Amino acid sequence: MAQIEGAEKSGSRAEMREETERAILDAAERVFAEHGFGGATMQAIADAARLPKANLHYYFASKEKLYRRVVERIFTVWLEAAESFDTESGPEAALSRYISRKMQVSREQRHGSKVWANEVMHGAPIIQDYLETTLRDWTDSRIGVIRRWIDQGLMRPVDPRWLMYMIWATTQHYADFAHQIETLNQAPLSDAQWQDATDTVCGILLRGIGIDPAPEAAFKPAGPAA
Amino acid sequence: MAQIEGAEKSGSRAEMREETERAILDAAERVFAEHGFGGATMQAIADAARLPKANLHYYFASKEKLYRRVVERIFTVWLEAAESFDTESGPEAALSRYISRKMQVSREQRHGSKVWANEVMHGAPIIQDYLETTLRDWTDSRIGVIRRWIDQGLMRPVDPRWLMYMIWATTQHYADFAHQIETLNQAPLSDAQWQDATDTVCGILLRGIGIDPAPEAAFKPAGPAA
DNA sequence: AACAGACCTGACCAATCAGTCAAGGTTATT
DNA sequence: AATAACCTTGACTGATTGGTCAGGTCTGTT
Repeated sequence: MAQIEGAEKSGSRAEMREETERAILDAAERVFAEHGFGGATMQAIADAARLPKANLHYYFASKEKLYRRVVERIFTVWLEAAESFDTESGPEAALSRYISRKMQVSREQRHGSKVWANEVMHGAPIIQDYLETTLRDWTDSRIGVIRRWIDQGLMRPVDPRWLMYMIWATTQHYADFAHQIETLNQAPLSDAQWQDATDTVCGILLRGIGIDPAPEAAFKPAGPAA
Repeated sequence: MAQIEGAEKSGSRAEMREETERAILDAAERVFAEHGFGGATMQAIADAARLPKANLHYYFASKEKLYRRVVERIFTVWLEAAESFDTESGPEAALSRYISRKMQVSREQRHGSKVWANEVMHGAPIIQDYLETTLRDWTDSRIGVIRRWIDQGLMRPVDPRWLMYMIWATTQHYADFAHQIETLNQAPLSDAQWQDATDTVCGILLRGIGIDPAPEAAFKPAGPAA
């Protein structure tokens, strides 16, 4: 009687399980982003996932464990979006590409960004360990890269931490404060507006650290790669 | 038997009422910032204000009304911090001073900033009207000022909105993500670090819009005014 | 076909929470 | 001193929530 929804056809047991878990995580991400951990109810998540509430507890033992999985998933995306940071050689290409990808994540993973922001804002009660290990290591490594650029005279000397925070803040703002931006804009941002915002952020940040960006500096999604 | 706490001595009825209300608002701000609207309980707020819960409901009819008052209070501070924005004549002085004040608010009103961020992130269910009226008007007016600066050739032409969002994002990040910053820093930021972060933000943003800042551009709290 | 194990779910708790209330205390006014 | 208005509070309540569970269904295996 169930199983009518178009989503899950058939597949191996393991595949279906994975699909259901992903559906629940997607639903949970939306609900947690909209209402916060305390404001979200398992019933609302169940409704969003089109499952009876008891079924949720079959896949995820508790609300907190479900939440943890959601936050962990975001965290991964969030770090991966930065991977291109150190595949480029100089600050101009590396930073403009990193910023562009983070802006893209803000546009496409709005809910995830919000859940992450929420978690950190409330003191990271669930994922504090991630902050102290993975994030710290990652950050230290990128700080080292920036420091080397400075030593090589490729950019103005600024404390790399403040620069990183500026990039994080500016790009994530477009996800976390999307509602405010859209209210002021009287509409969601268009493709052109996203591109313009990205170009402006890149331009200001690069010039701000003493790099006069080439016209094509702000990475465009479908541009020539190599 | 109550009234032992050092806070409220005696005063006129109206004075004491105001004092109690402020104490409740302060406590509510902390609790809402830490747990979000849904996660905060009236009992926790009452405890933080050192009052029995029933007393809260004597001063504030409902949790939602109390929350609204908290958000409104923040909103006011947040706009006032920007007032100096248009008391200066050129972009260099105006922006660097605005940024410095916003950084200061982030440091001193961390809880308030978080509550505001929370509210907007969840779609501004309580103060949507403020966004559409007061904030929009305020923003439009500042955008006009920036546009005039651009027309006068005082700064590089960038869409004023993206610039405003950059300033908001960067400065508020130090409040909303204070926990993350402090974790990475292994300690709260020192006075010197706050000053350095402020200088860096000012420097990058000003240079980013084509202004080579004078050494004293980043406004220092106790610096010579006129 | 028969069996086992995975999956599903309606109905049900115990706990928690926002909000109420009635009774008692305090202060200002006359 | 009497009165009225304001303030305080412990005890209570109805509603909601996270989580449980027994009994059912479906799927793959022998």
